Amino acid sequence: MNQSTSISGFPCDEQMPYSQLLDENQIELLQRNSNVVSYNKKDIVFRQSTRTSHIMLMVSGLVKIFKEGRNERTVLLKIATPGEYIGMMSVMGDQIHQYSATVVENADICFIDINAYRNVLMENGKFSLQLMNLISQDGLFIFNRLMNQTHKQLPGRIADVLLYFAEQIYRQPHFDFPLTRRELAELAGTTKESFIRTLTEFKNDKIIYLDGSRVEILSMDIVKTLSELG
Amino acid sequence: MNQSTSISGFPCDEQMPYSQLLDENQIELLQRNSNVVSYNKKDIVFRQSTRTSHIMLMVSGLVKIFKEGRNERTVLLKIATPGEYIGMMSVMGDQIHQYSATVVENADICFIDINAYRNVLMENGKFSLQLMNLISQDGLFIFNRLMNQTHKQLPGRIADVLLYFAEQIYRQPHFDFPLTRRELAELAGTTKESFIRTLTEFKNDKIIYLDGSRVEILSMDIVKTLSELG
DNA sequence: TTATTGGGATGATTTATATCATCTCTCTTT
DNA sequence: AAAGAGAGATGATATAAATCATCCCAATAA
Repeated sequence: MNQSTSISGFPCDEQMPYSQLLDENQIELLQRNSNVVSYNKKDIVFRQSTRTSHIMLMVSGLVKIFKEGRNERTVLLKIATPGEYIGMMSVMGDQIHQYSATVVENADICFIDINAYRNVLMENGKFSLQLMNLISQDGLFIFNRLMNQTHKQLPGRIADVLLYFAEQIYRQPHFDFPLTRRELAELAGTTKESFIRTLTEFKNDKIIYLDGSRVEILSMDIVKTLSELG
Repeated sequence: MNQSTSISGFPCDEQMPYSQLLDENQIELLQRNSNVVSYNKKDIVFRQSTRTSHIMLMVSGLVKIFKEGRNERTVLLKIATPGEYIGMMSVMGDQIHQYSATVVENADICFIDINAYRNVLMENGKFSLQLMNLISQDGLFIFNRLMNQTHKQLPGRIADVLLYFAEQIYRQPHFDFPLTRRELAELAGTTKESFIRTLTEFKNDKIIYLDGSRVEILSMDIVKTLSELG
């Protein structure tokens, strides 16, 4: 499927959250049952409606998680960053991927056999509880993003996207959008045209500096206010 | 807070999912640390932004779970039925309730001390895995509902609400709405007026029979088609 | 080299749905 | 019994944002 992938035996517990709670045997079991796969930009990691058989953990790069709708509509749910599990809710839920994932920036992803991982969860209660916490947090996060998409109007939604990159992804007020305008619009729950228009307004109002994919948030206060007012 | 509550030592493992995976000691531990509280219609079970200290399990009745927005906007996420945990994602997530819950139909709710419950999770891997599955399923469910609210237009959203009651809550094509039109609108992600209008259209088109809160789905096929077409 | 395709950008137009305004009817409340 | 108060219903109007239509520009293909 992904001709550009390469496989190695590279261990991936460095990026695994709470791996310090695992004992030697558990780490070894996971290592024997996992492998890192390298993906190139635009590669598909998994498609919605396919079965899951592995836990996937981001080691490096960026991956976009999105839902494909019937009428060409796609909704971009989140950008996964290193140290994040992707598709965890589906693996733990009904074993069918509820969304798709493709690579935004060349990524290494650790694939862990679901049964090995399950065994570790079964015998390590602390680790298990922490994972539950992670799943819940992730659920609440996506849930909030969707709430915003549904119940804010455009300026608020665009502000949310700016804050998302500035605070969650890059952790600084200036960055380059790693996505096209169309994808950004999907992240904001709107159309390409409306996204561009609103962003241009922000630029004209000197709320942001904007040149191509380069963005600098000039007034974080205003962006936050816009986000809060909806 | 709820003057109408009454407390008893009633056990609640009958309604608890996967309680058959628990051993005697675990059941006893949970029983010693839980109690059933009875609520009347309109009682508040918990408010968004408050801290959680207990696992809550629906024993009987109906409870609505909703998010309160700044500008008076509230979004109704789901109706919880017996056998369901409520607020689980928040308890397992950041310990702060992310939404509010009030009683729709007189309800008994089992409160279980979070630490006792955690202990059971820690020592019972199978139970723990099943709970993870439940949390994930619940996440995916709310997630799908919100997706529908965001990315379908009115007829599809109203059809979703009809299907929700017919399939998930009452499991039959005729039922009485347990909510006001305003609340139903919040469940569909629209306004009271738009909800009423669309529902009236369904009635005129003989898709449903409608009289006050009484509903009968006359053409399940059409309702499903409307839901799917969005 | 010249076409072709896709992203970005803007203006004009349309449309779905929210908002506003009433009106009735049924409960409470006093 | 009178008077609110809230739910349901429906028409008129407003509006945010989608859609449609171009145009430019850069990258890729022929």
